[in-house]
Amino acid sequence: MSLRHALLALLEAGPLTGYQLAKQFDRSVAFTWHARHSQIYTELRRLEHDGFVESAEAPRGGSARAVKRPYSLTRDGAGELERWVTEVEDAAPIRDPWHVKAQYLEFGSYENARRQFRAHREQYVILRDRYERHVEDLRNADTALIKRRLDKAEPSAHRAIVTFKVHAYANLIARARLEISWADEGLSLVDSMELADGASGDEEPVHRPSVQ
Amino acid sequence: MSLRHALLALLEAGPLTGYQLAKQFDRSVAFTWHARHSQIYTELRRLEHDGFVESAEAPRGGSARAVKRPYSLTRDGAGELERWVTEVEDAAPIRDPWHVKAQYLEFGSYENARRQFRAHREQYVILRDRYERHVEDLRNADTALIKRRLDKAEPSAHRAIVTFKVHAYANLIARARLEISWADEGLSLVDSMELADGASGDEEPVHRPSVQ
DNA sequence: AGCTCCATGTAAGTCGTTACATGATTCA
DNA sequence: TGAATCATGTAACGACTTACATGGAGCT
Repeated sequence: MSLRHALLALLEAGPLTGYQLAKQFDRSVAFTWHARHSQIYTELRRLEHDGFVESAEAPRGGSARAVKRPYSLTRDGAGELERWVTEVEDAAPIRDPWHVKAQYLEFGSYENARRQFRAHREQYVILRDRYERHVEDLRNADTALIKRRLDKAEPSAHRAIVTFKVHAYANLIARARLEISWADEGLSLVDSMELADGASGDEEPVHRPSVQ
Repeated sequence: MSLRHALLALLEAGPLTGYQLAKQFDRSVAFTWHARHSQIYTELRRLEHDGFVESAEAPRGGSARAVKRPYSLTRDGAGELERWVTEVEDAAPIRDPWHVKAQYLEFGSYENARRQFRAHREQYVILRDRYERHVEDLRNADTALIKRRLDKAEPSAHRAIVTFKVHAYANLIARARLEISWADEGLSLVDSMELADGASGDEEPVHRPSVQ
């Protein structure tokens, strides 16, 4: 149920159409919660049905034929947001395809294990850089979203609004760094195992999966 | 699609019934991939339909009425396992309810933020301890599963089998520690913000979510 | 006789993905 | 005139959850 609340949180900064919301989403919440545009549109309709947001039909462009639909938060939606933030969540069920595979790399060659660790490393280098850029923007209050939020909020709340977000991203950055150095350790681990085994560079599985 | 491959990997160590599989699962793969028993049963049927495992009906207990169904890996299943381990996965879509909330803690009171960080901390203390116990068992080859796997594999592969698993869990432990110290940082962050704001101990939201 | 564990599922529903479908506006 | 972007969705399917359903075996 995080999608709904993420959307409510975005709308708390002011009305947005589904499309704008989806784009804002990709630039902020998507770092912690991935969602497709199609899902955002359907969730918005559900939120409207539940009374947490309301929408209007607005003209788009000069001619009157094209239409867009700005959504805004209702009083109930604001209440739901407040309730949600007070609620303590259960630990999220862990579901990590890469770590499942990492447990069973012996079914492939050492060279394959290296490929896997390198790919993992590259993915997290990209994420780390993206997070770092974003946290920089947050610190400088330099995104459309954070500007809208600060504009709307009492100045006394500005520090908290920025600080909580920066702290959340600090965690993501630290996590990305962890994955990178862990992948590096994996790489040297593979090297040392291969050396100890006397094998070298071939593509034979370390332990070929077999029946029975 | 990690569930299927996790099940295949478990069966590579030898035949197991759905129930045994579910229990082994909870004690190993579940640390990286959560699944309910009901889902495991249905996935096993699907794997059988796809030809990756096969099952037999075996009597259970003395009387012949009760039945259990041991599954075993087929040649195709072993091949699929080998293919899977060679395949490089895309980065998993991020979906983390807690970090979504952590970005918006200003909608609650400072005291609430503390509650949230404390709950987060406690969850990861439990996980850390669980991982640490498990990695100890792995290192000592002291779980039913790892014993079966080592029994079956060539001695030359033993080191790799254990090392890859231990390394995977080392990552989970490091991650849990990260979350714990991050929660601690969060707690002192809240204290210092509250102090700077002159507020103290009440349950007023730092920035009450509002409409428009 | 009653409890715990072994054992195997089904059914309904939610959440999310993938692919499709359509068309207007804006700018070069 | 054509490409990029704005804009809003639907349909089918797959993965996962929750709740239900049943009953034997083994032990005290």
